[in-house]
Amino acid sequence: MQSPPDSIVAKAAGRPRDARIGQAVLHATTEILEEVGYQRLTIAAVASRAKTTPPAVYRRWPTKAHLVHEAVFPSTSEDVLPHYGDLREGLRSMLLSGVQLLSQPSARAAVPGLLAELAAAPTLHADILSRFAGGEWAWLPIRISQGIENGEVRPEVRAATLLDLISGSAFLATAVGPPERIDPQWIDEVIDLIMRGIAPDHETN
Amino acid sequence: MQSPPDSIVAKAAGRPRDARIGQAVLHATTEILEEVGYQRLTIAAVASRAKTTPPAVYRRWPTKAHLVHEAVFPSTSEDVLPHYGDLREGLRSMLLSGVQLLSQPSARAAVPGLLAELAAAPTLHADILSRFAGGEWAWLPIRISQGIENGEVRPEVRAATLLDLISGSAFLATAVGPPERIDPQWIDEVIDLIMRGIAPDHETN
Amino acid sequence: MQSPPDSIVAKAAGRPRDARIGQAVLHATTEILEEVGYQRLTIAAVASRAKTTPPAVYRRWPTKAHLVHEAVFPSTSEDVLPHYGDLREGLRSMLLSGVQLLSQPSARAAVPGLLAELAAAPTLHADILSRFAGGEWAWLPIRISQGIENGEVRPEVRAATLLDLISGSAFLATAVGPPERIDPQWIDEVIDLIMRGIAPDHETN
Amino acid sequence: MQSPPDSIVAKAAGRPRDARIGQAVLHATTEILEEVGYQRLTIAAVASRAKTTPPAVYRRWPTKAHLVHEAVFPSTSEDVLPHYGDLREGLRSMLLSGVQLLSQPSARAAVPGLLAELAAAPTLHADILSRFAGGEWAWLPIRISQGIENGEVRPEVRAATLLDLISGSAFLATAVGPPERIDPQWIDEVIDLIMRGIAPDHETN
DNA sequence: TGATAAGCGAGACGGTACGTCCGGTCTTGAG
DNA sequence: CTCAAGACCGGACGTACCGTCTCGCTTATCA
Repeated sequence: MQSPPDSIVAKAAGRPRDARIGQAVLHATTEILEEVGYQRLTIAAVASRAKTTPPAVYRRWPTKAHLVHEAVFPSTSEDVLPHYGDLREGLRSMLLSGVQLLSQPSARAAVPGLLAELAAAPTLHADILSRFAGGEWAWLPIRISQGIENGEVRPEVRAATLLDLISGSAFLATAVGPPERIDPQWIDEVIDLIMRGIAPDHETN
Repeated sequence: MQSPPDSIVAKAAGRPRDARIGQAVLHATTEILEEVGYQRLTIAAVASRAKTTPPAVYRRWPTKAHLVHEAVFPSTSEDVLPHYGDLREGLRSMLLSGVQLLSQPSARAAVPGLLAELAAAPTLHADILSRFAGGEWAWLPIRISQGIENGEVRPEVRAATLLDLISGSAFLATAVGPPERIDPQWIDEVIDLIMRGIAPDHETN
Repeated sequence: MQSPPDSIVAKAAGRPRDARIGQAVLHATTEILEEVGYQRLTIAAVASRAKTTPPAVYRRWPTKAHLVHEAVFPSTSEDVLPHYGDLREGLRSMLLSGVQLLSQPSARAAVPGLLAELAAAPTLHADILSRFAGGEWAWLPIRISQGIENGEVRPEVRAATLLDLISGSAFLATAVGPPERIDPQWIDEVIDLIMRGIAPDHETN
Repeated sequence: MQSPPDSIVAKAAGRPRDARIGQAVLHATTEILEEVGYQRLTIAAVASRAKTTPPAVYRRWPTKAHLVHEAVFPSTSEDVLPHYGDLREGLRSMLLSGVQLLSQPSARAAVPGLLAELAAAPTLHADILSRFAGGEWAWLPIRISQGIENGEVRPEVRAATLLDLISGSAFLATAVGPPERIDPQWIDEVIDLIMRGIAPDHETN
């Protein structure tokens, strides 16, 4: 997250970091998150569980929020290449991946806390939000304007509003209530409703 | 919120509470909330601003979350009588009131924090969620089944899913990004999309 | 201590005080004093032990100090008539009665506390100090000037200084160290020293 | 007062204490003592005046009594080497230094309170009493037995009793009544009386 | 005889002060 | 420059308890 040790040029004087510590800390973080939640998670507890010390953690992540964020949403950058194909399938994939991401136990524990910190210190904004739906947020506006051109989508539809609906419902559905609520039927229903909502008149998807 | 002790019979032994303290505390709470946010709000600071002391606050609200909740969402119970009339207008009113409620500065500051506490200590669940959209949450399923009967709504539409979409987008739109994003056009757009989404085939609203 | 109900004139409208409460409170006070000391004695504890309530106590004594003072040094006004006879016997009697008064367990527990309150709020000064050695404080200056006249005492001796020595040693001897330290021999020794100290030159008592 | 931990060898792991905090706290303590007295002095107030916090104070002194004691009677250990010379001058110096020590405003404010705590929790006994007259308490018995040998002092005189008289009068004179009472004449008078009191018969000092 | 006034027990309130937890930082000594 | 150990600083906490107040009742005196 910080000081990606520019492996090419400088030699990073002094003792190199023990890579196992970073791994152990991230692992300990998700564990503790699921056990006690975001608020009660402390750096000291994480360090202790990872068999290291707080300063070693602070050297790697400046903030509890940064640590939790990386632990829960690793920068896998496995950003599935956005498919420019079928609109319905694209939207479904967006919603599904969002819901899956937010449904993991550690994410359920972390997201409200992260959101709260984000509200108080908007510095994290960029870092955190940028990954929330991976590269698919970039795909959406492109595909929508495409759809408007070829008559799949009403011209009035704005991608940003659509994103609010999709992300908002994904967030709400995972954040409140039991996770069982979210099943394939729920996904189908939402996508169906949205597809009908954005379709031009006299056309039935 | 607590101890309106059967106002008819018993007389509540002991010195009665100074009603002005409760008022002052609630007022101070919203002020401080807007100034420093949920996380940095402390009971001591609230008490001090209200010219009283922490114990007086703790006597009234067991938790910072309870205090903030009551300060931001007072139990006005001015639950506007849900109108059983026009569906579009009903939905718009729901969304609008939700957005307005969540757009107040104090609510913007409070909601993520409350949500985080709620995730960690689900005791508040009932208390807090129950009021989020007032009596309108009760109105929705009734009106939807009505709509299904008279052909306004597709039979597959479930009120719960609809609620996820409406609440979720309202929450997301107010929680992230600047409040200016939410304007009448945004409301119209969302309602339009939803109305089209729930309408039966071959019918254009 | 307060409101000596001027038994002659007014009849004190309203319900009269329950005399047993006052007694019980005083008794409870000395008990608790010996058990836990002045600082840890609370009005609530006293009231509870006396089977009554704090307000009933506060109605009688405005302050813990007043209560303790009256409990430990009752205004017996059994002020033994000061004898104007033998000087040595008079001084011995003064020292002895002082030491005995201050040696009671309750007094040992109370005096330092009272002294401390007295230092902080000199209002009690008059009330408390006035009784410390009963009427004998009045006797001393008279008997000393008498002694100077008849050659028992050096003319330079001032009664106030003598009082400092006698009271001071009595206080110190009882306040610090175990009570066993103070025995007849100690008394004799102090009196002997003082008698020699105040005697005129070339005279051996 | 505590933990000057074997200043020779070990280096005390962990972050060292900020020495300025200790100084500032002691200074604030004497100030507040003179302003409001012992009882109303609060650790929190001291900490605040010293621009630090209660925990920092509690780390250094376990009790208000310990703190006040060190603030008022610093362990200067400037224990003036006891002079084995002139008896009268030695006693005068004892009395004078005691009176001066106890006459400082902060000492006048502190002593009764300390005494009261000491009565309730005799743990402090050793700590506090030990310094009350510095090394001179050790000098007295030695010099007295010397004096008995060389005929300056009656053989019956015990140093402990003498100490009661000297300390007791010093304490009483400073503790009650205005400080102006204690002037050189008072000192002379007391010393004169004591010197005559301990002298052998037929000898005039 | 009824009105007045004060004392009483019960119990909660308002507020001071407390002592502690703990989050994040810093120092030391070694690698 | 990193690591581990460990103490320190200070923000915030939640509570114990003190003295007060309110209540409803009781007990005397006074009109």
